[in-house]
Amino acid sequence: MREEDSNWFARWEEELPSPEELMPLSQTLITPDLAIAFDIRNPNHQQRPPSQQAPPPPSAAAQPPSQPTSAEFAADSGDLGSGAAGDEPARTLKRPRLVWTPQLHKRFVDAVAHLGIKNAVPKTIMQLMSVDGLTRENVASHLQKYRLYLKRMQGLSGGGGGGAAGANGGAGGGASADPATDHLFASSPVPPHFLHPGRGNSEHFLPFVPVPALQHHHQQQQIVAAAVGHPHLQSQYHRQMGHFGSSPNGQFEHPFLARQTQQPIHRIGVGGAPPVHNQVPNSYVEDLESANGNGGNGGRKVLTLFPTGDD
DNA sequence: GACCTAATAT
DNA sequence: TATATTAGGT
Repeated sequence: MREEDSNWFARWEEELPSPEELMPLSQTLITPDLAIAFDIRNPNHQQRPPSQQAPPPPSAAAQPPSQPTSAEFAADSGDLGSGAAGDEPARTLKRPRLVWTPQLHKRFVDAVAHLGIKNAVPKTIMQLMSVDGLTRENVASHLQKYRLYLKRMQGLSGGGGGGAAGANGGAGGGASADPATDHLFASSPVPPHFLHPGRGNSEHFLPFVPVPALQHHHQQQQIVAAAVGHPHLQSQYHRQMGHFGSSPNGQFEHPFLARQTQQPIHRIGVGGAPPVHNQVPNSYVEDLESANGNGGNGGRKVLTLFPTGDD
């Protein structure tokens, strides 16, 4: 169905969050106070291409919440002070595991859809997603699982009706592939052509959408995806090409409002750092071993940056 | 080196 | 359980 395809193509970007909607995701994870308290430096100071002027340092005092300066990384588990990783905390540090929230996954799906299955390889996807801190491995791992999911979906898609857009919350239906396992994948609609790769004229409706062309606006935004050990080690390239288009229709709402955690962070007691009891933006939630599903869970620390709830 | 799949580890 | 990592191959 060409119509459907072009329809999809015409609408794909509508589903993308507009910059404004993206904002909550790109809010800095560390309040200025926190940053100061822990001597965390703004990644804006990273090395950048020679033609770029380093932006002025943020007035550490008061940052209007409406100005999503740049995304930051949250500090990692508590071994900041102890040389668990050795004196050279550098390269061998382990990042906290990434949590694929529905929002993040949606971005992933959008990227894959945008690229077309053909070009959707980890590296490309990663770049397209332009999520700060996201690694190729992260994407590769997720992609692997996602492919398996798609395969299963195809399998039970069967020849019949072909109504692939189930998208239900799991219980009840019974047509789900593996309801127990992939809630995440079910949270984002699977583009139609994902499921029907072969037949007919399937190849790429996206001849070549030069995404970078959208860079006109100097409005750069980053989304923090992962919590990384030592923020200042973050030498990620400064990725951008954040927003793809404008969408009058916001699917993104305010994912965080519901997640009000009055729990201030309680860790990282680095050398008598002042207890920052500031009103932390509810844009991130820290989940320390909140998964208690099974016994025998070692001290697993996970940073949940995006709401894990539905969207 | 990037990629893929499967298996295994955390 | 969800991710990460590794192995072995293209």
